[in-house]
Amino acid sequence: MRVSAKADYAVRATIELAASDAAGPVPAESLAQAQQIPHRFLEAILRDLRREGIVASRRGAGGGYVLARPAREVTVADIVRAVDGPLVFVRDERPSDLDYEGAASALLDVWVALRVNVRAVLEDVTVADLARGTVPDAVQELTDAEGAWRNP
Amino acid sequence: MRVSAKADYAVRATIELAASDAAGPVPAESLAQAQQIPHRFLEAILRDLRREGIVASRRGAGGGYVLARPAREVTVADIVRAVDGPLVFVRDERPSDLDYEGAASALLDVWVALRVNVRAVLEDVTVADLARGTVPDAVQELTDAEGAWRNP
DNA sequence: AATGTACCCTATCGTTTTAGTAGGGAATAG
DNA sequence: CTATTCCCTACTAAAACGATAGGGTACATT
Repeated sequence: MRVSAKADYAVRATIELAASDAAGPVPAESLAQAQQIPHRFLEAILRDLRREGIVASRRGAGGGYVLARPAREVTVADIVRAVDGPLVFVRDERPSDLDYEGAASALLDVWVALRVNVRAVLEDVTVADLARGTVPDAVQELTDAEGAWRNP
Repeated sequence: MRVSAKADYAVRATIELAASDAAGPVPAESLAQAQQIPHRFLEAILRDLRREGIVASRRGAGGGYVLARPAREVTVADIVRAVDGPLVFVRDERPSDLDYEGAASALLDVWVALRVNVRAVLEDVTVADLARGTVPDAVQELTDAEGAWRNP
């Protein structure tokens, strides 16, 4: 259950975009420096985000990237899906495409429930929240839970 | 956010073990056939489970594997951790080891909340539940939610 | 003691994914 | 016309993934 560097970078760059107070587009290079992301790698990521309609770009001098929709309408889930595909998959299949035999049949419910709970977090948090430095109350409550920050 | 084949196989084999009505140990070969898992690969997985104290083994004729603790004390999270390490990690680090700068600082809360919600499912379901063909009520409620089985 | 069963350990292997890098082309502002 | 900035394709090194192979070790039965 790993979150890839690509997904992490993509979210950070998008937050940076949303938080930017520049009137016009922000160049990839600025985003890269602000978030310590390799510049060329970030450009590849931004291209994915553009294909998915999350950012828009403008070329040439004074060009760069802007959000393609209001920050409050872009969720972390949207970004992760844009760069990494489905949020949760088991052996390269979506949970609901799986098919278990014999004693393991109830396992399907576990993976589906897992996906529900993953969505509950990632689809609830928007880039507007993060740019403001907050998360929705429901998510905040999760991080306040006993042991949330404990490691193993 | 992928669940590896290894983790999936490990859980299925453990369920099969718990559901087995054999008095003694069950050979890896039987588990492999029951769940359609490549035999040699499964042996490697069972070795991981043994190292983590989830199963115990006996060699020789009449040998095989048994659960090392009662099925109700083995969670899916235990099994996934035994074969794949930490449940959730971001760029090879545990969420609570991350450190974000600037505008992205609230992102840390997102990954921590994600982990809380992943744990809520995987630490709640035991092998005893699954062998019986059920999941705990709290997990069942998640799978009953609107859209839980819908794909994208 | 011999035999067959079954786990145990190390190594290897082909493919895919991950995390980047490189080169050069195309648009745009000034 | 020139500097800037995005755009597209290709490439690569290293790791992870999903296994497989060979040979060793323990145990029960005969």
